[in-house]
Amino acid sequence: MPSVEAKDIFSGHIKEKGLRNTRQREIILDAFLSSKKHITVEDLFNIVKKKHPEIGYATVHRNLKLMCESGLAEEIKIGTSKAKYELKYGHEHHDHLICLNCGTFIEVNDEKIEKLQDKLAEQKDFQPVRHKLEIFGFCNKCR
Amino acid sequence: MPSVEAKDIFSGHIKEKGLRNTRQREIILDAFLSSKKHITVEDLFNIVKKKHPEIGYATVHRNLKLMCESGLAEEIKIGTSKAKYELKYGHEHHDHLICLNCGTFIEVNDEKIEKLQDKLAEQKDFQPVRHKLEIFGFCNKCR
DNA sequence: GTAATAATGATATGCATTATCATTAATATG
DNA sequence: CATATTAATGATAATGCATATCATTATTAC
Ligand SMILES: [Mn+2]
Ligand SMILES: [Mn+2]
Ligand SMILES: [Zn+2]
Ligand SMILES: [Zn+2]
Repeated sequence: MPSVEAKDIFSGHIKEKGLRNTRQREIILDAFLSSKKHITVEDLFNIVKKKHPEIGYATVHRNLKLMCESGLAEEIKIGTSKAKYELKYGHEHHDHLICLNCGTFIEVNDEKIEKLQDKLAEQKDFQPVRHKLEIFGFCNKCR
Repeated sequence: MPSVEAKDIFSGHIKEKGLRNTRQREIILDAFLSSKKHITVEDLFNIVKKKHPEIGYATVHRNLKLMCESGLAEEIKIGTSKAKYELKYGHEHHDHLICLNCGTFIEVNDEKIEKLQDKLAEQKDFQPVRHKLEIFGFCNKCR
């Protein structure tokens, strides 16, 4: 059951920007909120298509972008692979360990590393806004 | 003057793989070694083209890939922008602070962060191979 | 209900990267 | 040196993904 708050984040953003609510938005939003993590546009499109074959790829794409804009979702790009989207709202910031063999994502967060990053930036007279830490290697199954 | 050692890294790799030395390789290699950091295929192609208009884009691309394979160069991909290449041989591992306004790269390295990353991976029963840390924000000029 | 205009869906375009292929050229061998 | 082998080249095509276009449809304000 998709969280009401999460949906409010999105509809709030829609309202603020003077955009409109549509049947498709609702369907795509619900599908995203019910989906597993790290979903691609194509993944979500295929899920939506099952019950709603009339909804187009472009609309799924546009609405995922809009979800990111609203702060509800976040886009993840690893190397050259296609963009993945995950729920941001209600999820703490985290980084990823990525298995070079099976592609598994492990979500991690280390407060010390985060602090040291800020310190490092400060040393370089640099104002940090966001960061991306990806550690590539082999998970326990693929060792 | 390009470093002889750096050139040996490349020619050693060529030899090992049973590949051939060509005029184009030599020209492209020299141009890369003389160039500034964080160069794109197109950048290097344009430099090469000035004196050697007969050399094609694909050849520059292929040879940059080959330089990466040999360990001489490294490919850097930030978001969706085109791949950049930097000299790896003779340069310590480092990460990047990237200005959201002017695109400046600041190279940084923090031994503590590096150690903590390994520790973090170990905690997750993950065998780290390489990592990428990018901190986005504003440099002192763009603050 | 009507007007204004945002959203949609099908498709086209953009753009970086990589693949294809006929031709050229580097290396090995006699 | 002549010749055979095959890697490399250069022009161009194909690929893959993200985004733009545009005619049509649907939402919202009045
Ligand atoms: Mn982090
Ligand atoms: Mn590092
Ligand atoms: Zn794995
Ligand atoms: Zn800057």
